[in-house]
Amino acid sequence: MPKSRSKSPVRATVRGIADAAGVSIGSVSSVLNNRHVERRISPATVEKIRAAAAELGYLPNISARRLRSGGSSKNTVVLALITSFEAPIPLVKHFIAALQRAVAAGSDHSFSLLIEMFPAGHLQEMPGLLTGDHFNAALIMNTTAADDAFLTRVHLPYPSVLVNRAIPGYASVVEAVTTGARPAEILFRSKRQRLAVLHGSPLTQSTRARVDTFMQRSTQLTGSAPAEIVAENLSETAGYEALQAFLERGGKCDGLYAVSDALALGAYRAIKERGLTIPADMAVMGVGDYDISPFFDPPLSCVGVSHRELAEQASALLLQQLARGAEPGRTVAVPLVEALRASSGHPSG
Amino acid sequence: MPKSRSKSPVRATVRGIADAAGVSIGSVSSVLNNRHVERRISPATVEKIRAAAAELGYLPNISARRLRSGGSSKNTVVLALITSFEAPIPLVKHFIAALQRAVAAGSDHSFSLLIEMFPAGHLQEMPGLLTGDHFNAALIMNTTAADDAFLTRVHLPYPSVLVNRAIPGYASVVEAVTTGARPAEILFRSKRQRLAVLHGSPLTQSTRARVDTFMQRSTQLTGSAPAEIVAENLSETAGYEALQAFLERGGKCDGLYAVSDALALGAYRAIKERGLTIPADMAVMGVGDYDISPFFDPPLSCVGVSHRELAEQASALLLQQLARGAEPGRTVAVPLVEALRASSGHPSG
DNA sequence: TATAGATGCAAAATCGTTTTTGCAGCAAGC
DNA sequence: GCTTGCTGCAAAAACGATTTTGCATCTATA
Repeated sequence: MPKSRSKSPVRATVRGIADAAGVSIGSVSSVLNNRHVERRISPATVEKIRAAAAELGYLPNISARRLRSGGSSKNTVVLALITSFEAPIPLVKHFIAALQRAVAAGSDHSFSLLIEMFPAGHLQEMPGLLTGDHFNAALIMNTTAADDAFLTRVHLPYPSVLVNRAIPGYASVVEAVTTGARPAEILFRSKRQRLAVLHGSPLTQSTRARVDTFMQRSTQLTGSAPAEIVAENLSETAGYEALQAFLERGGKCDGLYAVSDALALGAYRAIKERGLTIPADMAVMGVGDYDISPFFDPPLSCVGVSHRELAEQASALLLQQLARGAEPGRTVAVPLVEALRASSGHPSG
Repeated sequence: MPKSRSKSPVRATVRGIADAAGVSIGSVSSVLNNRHVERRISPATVEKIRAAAAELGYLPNISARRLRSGGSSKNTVVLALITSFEAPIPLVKHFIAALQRAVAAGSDHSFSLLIEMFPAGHLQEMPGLLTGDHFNAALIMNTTAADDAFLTRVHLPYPSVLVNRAIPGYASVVEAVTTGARPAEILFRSKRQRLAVLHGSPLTQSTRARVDTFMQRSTQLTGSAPAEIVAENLSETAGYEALQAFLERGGKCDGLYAVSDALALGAYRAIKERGLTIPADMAVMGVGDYDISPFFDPPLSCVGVSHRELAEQASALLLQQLARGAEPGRTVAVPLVEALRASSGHPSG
């Protein structure tokens, strides 16, 4: 008689199946892994076990499996990429790729990459975040102000790196804080006087910095504050609608700074539909180094960090922390790159 | 005296630390989790343990942790998104989002999402793929022909769904196989006679189907085979260079079908630089439902599956398999959607 | 009719961790 | 001098799975 423990609700574990079928857990495991031939389990028993497993809807516990038959993957380090659902798409992809590259290059451990997404503002409800039960280290991005406030209060019991957020006690990788100043200078140098900034809502720490520094520097240079055009979110459509509304209500502007490329693309359409020409009537500056910027018509001038660089640095920082143990909250600033193209009146390239 | 087992290389586990510090594993665990106050560990012992842990470079084994202190996350089902590094960006993001949505809607389990990337053609080297050690179910996408051949030979011991690949024995979600026929018809109906198709290299199962059906239908309609323009990969730049080369060597074409939106965007630039007008001189058709297509100048006409729909269906199919146990390789075809815009001479919308 | 081998399965060991329990040793109070 | 209570830690139990070991029972051979 196999030893059984009668728990009232039979759970879908090997023990549950074993109890249901009246056999031992060893036999169940053998059958479930199709080892029943070499383990000499009789056809009748195989059938009983299969029936019980199907009946209970058995799903193996991956943690238990890895723990036991880990082999080389026993030392597996779990890296998490934590981001809100609202994340800009290309960034996430860069980070996945960068982590995988860094990991492939490194070390004696094997790594696996976990994606955890949370609704913006609800980071604190993420299971395992505070206990460290789910991963060995985390890259955290696209947090809202509420999430940042939460992170300020707590201490994460594992290495972590924030992307584009500076919070005391955390290591982070950020774009230069004056990202907005350069576009102001570039637009001013190409003789624009009535500047405007187009951004989404709500503002994150880093887009707020872009907007603020753009406003400051613009005011310094032109003597008057730029118009602030607020889109509903970060999509092309939102950018289109916001700029269309601005132009329709008589807004004037000959130099536009859009804080994301999707917003810029939407703005292009509104500008052209209005019969205006880029850059003659309105120069446009964007952010970042998206693949598609050079293919805008006309090609979009950008100032921003290289996403690839940002991702590389963040991954490297994370793996360093993992290797050397906790390094005190180090902040790495990723330098800006400029690509001046036709949209700001420069020779296209 | 704490019980110790002398293994020659002291591994970085609680036992290793315990041996190194001359204490029991329970004490080590308490200190590592900052429970030493309530567990009444003396400061001297705490220090010894911390030193040993730092010395050994301890990293907790996540599987063991989850197994032990699983609580609500004990029943966690691990879903894997398996894709080659070369995957189109937006698709990956759609799948992540769709899985998360499906999971949030569902059931008594909690899920976690694992991303596994493999170099194109090397799927078979992925650890855990054949043993089922790493996940409970998998969504597999962006495989090459070599990967498909491998999948044909093996049987995966867990539910899985292929995206845009039909392989006997597997459940899959695919776009309609005649995706290429519609663009041919649309171009022909807008009076184009010299058609061409622009695609990347190497061809996957689904892009091959697009190209083939486009060629067939075009030949039927126009009486001659379309030109085949091959780009080096799927990037904007590759599309630009390929089309530029085609035009420079005197290639003629008044109706172009580009099998990805990035290729189409690159093609736009080559066409415009050549002094040609879209759609007057050359009509252009793209694939899919990328957010940016309506914002091309002129807006790009597309025929393809909705990525969101594709992702939804695949996630749903996967979770169904998980719930109901193995359903025989069911293939779901996702219907085509058409967005006819100015690039094919239709009124923009 | 002993005996050797095959058959079918239960029991135990193990993976790395956390938590609970138990138990010495010591100080304080009567 | 004897209980009482605290301190500090070791030992054991548990999480869910896989693999190894061992032991009855049957079958075939001499």
